[in-house]
Amino acid sequence: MKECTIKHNGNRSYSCTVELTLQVIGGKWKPVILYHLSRVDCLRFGELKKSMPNITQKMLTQQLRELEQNGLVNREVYAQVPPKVEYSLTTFGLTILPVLNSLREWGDTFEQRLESV
Amino acid sequence: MKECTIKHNGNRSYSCTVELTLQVIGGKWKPVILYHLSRVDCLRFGELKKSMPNITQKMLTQQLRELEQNGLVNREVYAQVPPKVEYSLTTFGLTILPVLNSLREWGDTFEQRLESV
DNA sequence: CGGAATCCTTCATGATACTG
DNA sequence: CAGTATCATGAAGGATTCCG
Repeated sequence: MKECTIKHNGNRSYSCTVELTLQVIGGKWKPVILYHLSRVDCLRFGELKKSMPNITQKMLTQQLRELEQNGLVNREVYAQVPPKVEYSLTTFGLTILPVLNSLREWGDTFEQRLESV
Repeated sequence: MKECTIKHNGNRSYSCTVELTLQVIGGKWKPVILYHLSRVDCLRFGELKKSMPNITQKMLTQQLRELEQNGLVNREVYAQVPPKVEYSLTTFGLTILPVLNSLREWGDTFEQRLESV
């Protein structure tokens, strides 16, 4: 048993790097966004929105901005009218996929336990 | 690109099992609780609380109850005065540890990126 | 089309006091 | 010692409107 020290990094604070990871990929939408981006080269904003019918425009924009700031997602703006913006995973963003798989596999097992009751 | 369907399981809803996992181990305290429980055979409530100086009694109780309901944590009450309650990981609870390690390792890498700026 | 801005609701978390 | 109960607060998420 040891005391927890709390690290501060910019405006972020966490007591272990597990929490740090959860801050980057956690929340209601980020895992799904990353999942969709992982299945294709890139997606336009509208395409991403269509594949997540329940997300609001505000949340999608906000979550994409955070993923971009953390270096997982690339945002490419085409200078044209009407606007066209494409999102894709960065090289670093690809490294989160095994982690998501790990989460998904455990979730599958847990789901089976739920349904076997 | 495919539409998301939303699954409902009891009072829980999720569009993929990644979210399901995050519902079980996410939040501000659960990863840390699981970490501490993984380092020893079992811990009394007070010991756990001492190792997490910033958690309130209410949150610790609440999070432990949820982990217990989801089958990750075992709660053993000794019929004595003053009360003694010991918490430990269940066999199923042990299966979450590789997932937490995966999260921690990625978090370590991400932390290095943060600090190399 | 892909946003930004504003306001509002809900939920997670916290502070405090009390108890068998 | 290991809780419960109650009230308060802040952050996350959502609805709506407007814009280049």
